[in-house]
Parts: sequence; structure tokens; C-alpha cells
Amino acid sequence: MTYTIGEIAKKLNLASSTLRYYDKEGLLPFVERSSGGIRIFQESDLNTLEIIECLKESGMPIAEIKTFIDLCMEGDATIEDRLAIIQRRYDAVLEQQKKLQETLHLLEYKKWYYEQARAAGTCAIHDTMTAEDIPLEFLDVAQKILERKQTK
Amino acid sequence: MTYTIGEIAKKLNLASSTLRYYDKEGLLPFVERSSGGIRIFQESDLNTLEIIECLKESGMPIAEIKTFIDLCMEGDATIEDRLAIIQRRYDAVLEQQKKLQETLHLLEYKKWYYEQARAAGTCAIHDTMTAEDIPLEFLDVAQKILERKQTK
DNA sequence: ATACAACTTAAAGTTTACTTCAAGTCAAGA
DNA sequence: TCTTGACTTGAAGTAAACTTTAAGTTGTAT
Repeated sequence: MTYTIGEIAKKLNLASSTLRYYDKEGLLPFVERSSGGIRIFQESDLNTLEIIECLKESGMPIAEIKTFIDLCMEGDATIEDRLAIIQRRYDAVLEQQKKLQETLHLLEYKKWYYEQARAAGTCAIHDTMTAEDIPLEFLDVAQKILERKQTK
Repeated sequence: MTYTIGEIAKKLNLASSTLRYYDKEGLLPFVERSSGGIRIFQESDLNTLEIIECLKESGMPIAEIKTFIDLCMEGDATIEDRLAIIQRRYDAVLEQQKKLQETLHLLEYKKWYYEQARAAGTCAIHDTMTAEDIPLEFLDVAQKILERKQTK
């Protein structure tokens, strides 16, 4: 079973032009061509496209993904290098998760903040609150904000 | 206590030019100026800068952050709108977390994949593996990859 | 045989978020 | 007062990842 660029684009929810761009950047050296020059994707190419997508999602720039793909094409001699790259990406994603968790925490606080403000009809309600009025999970954030407000 | 743009930049680990860019884009309407035109940041401005950072981390574009800041400057009449924006950002971050989790899972699989390949000296080891050789948490991914390899 | 949708390329254009540059001003210490 | 480092602006430049355009080719269906 083979696919055209348009079929693959639909499967991956990408534009065909994006796949051509990836090809031009050297990410798709494994893609075959028909005698007329049309790209022919194999079912198994989806595996490589999936890892390309995965590396992209991990925040890796196109040029570095190309380096990885080049190593893949070189065969078993590059297993160690590829492992090292995957390991670094893994660590990078853990970092991103940590950061997103902090972002989420502040958004959760702000959600609560505006829910309280909405109920009271004014943001000023927060100036009248004491520690007992603030949910435990937000005490750290609220405290930090309060300190900065009070510093004159 | 007040700060110059350079001091704030250091605190937030940003370039001064980035803060000036944010100001030009309308993200910092609350920042005061000296008689000579120098920006003067209040301690409390760090609170707003923190929420700007948070929205940025959540993937919100600069232009939309400006909209949020504008609403903040309008006062209590916009509490509902601000809550809606925060809620949508919260949902967006949950989505990102979900996607990152999938990315991490595939990277974990690939880590295992290359560790096995390294031990065997060849990636071909994976063609000889049966379900019992594959850790439970990778069975889904490995199965999908195998099916695509075998489809001719 | 012909139509036509989908493919091809190279090159130029777009978007976002900065960064750099040039020329000049401010303000704190010697 | 003078020096000097940090500030100011507007404008131009950069980087990454696409997207669009124009002109042409391929291949399938009638």
C-alpha cells in the first residue's frame, strides 16, 4: 500500500506544502518517487513521520531533526548517537512539563481569583481577604503577590 | 521601591529590548516614566509581568495578551471577560499537557528501543522480538509500528 | 484523446517574536 | 562640570517554520 503526498498530509493533518518543505529540508530522504517524479510514501514511512512529529512536538528544530534522520539512514553504527539524542529530548520534555505545571498552577489561581471577584462584583475583594479565605493550594502564590503589592 | 528596565529584565531573565518590545505592543500600559522619559517599574508591576509571562507560557500570542491587559486596565466591568480568557487558557494548557504526555511516551519507547538495539549491536533485534520481549507500557506503540512495517 | 485534479519546482511572501543598530538623552558619581 | 553606563526612540534586520504563487507535469477517468 502506497500513498501520495496529499493522502499522507490528510493522515497527519498537515498541509502538503509542509511535507514538501520537510522534504526540501532533508527530513524525508526515505521517500521514493515515481518515474514521473511524484512522491510515493510507503505505509512504513508513517513510522518515521511519526518520530519526526514527535521530535517536533518535543521542541526540536527542523535542522536538528534532519541530523537525527541522517543518523537513522546511516544504520547501526549510529545507534549510540541516536540514543543520546532521544535521551536529551526526553529530558527536555520533562522540563517543559515542569514549566507547564507551574503555568497551570498560576492559571488555576487566577481562575479562582476572578471567580471570587465576579461573586463580589469587584477585584477589591482580594484586598480584604485573610489567609483563611484563600484555598491552601493558592496560599504560596497569593502571598507572593500580596508582598509585592505592599512593598512601597 | 522602584526599578529600571534593566533591573526588571534581570529579575525576569529577559532582555531589556524584549520589555521595550512588549511596551511598544501595548503590554505594559501601567509602567510609569520619569520626567526624563525613563521607565519606572513598581514592585507591584512584577505581578502583572508574571501573569504576562504565564499567558505567554500558555501559548498565547502577544496581541491577545494585550487584549487581556487592556481588559485589566478597564476595571471591574471586565471581570467576566477576563475569567473567560483565563478559563480558555487553562483548557489550552491541559491540552498541551496531554500532547506532551503522548510525546513523552513515544520518546520513552524510543529510548527503550535504542537501548535494546545498543545491547544487541543492531536495530534488527526488534524484528526478532515477540510480544513477551516488549515491556507492557510499549506494547501499543510497538504493535502500531509493527503493523505499518508489515503492510505491503 | 482529452480533461482535470493533484502532483512538481523554485522563488517569493508571511507571521511571530524578538534583536540589533544608530543616534541621541539621562542621571549618578568623581 | 564632566564622564560614563544605562537609558530612550524608530527603523531595520533576523530566524524559524511555514505558505503562497506561478508555471508546468503527471496520471487517472471518461
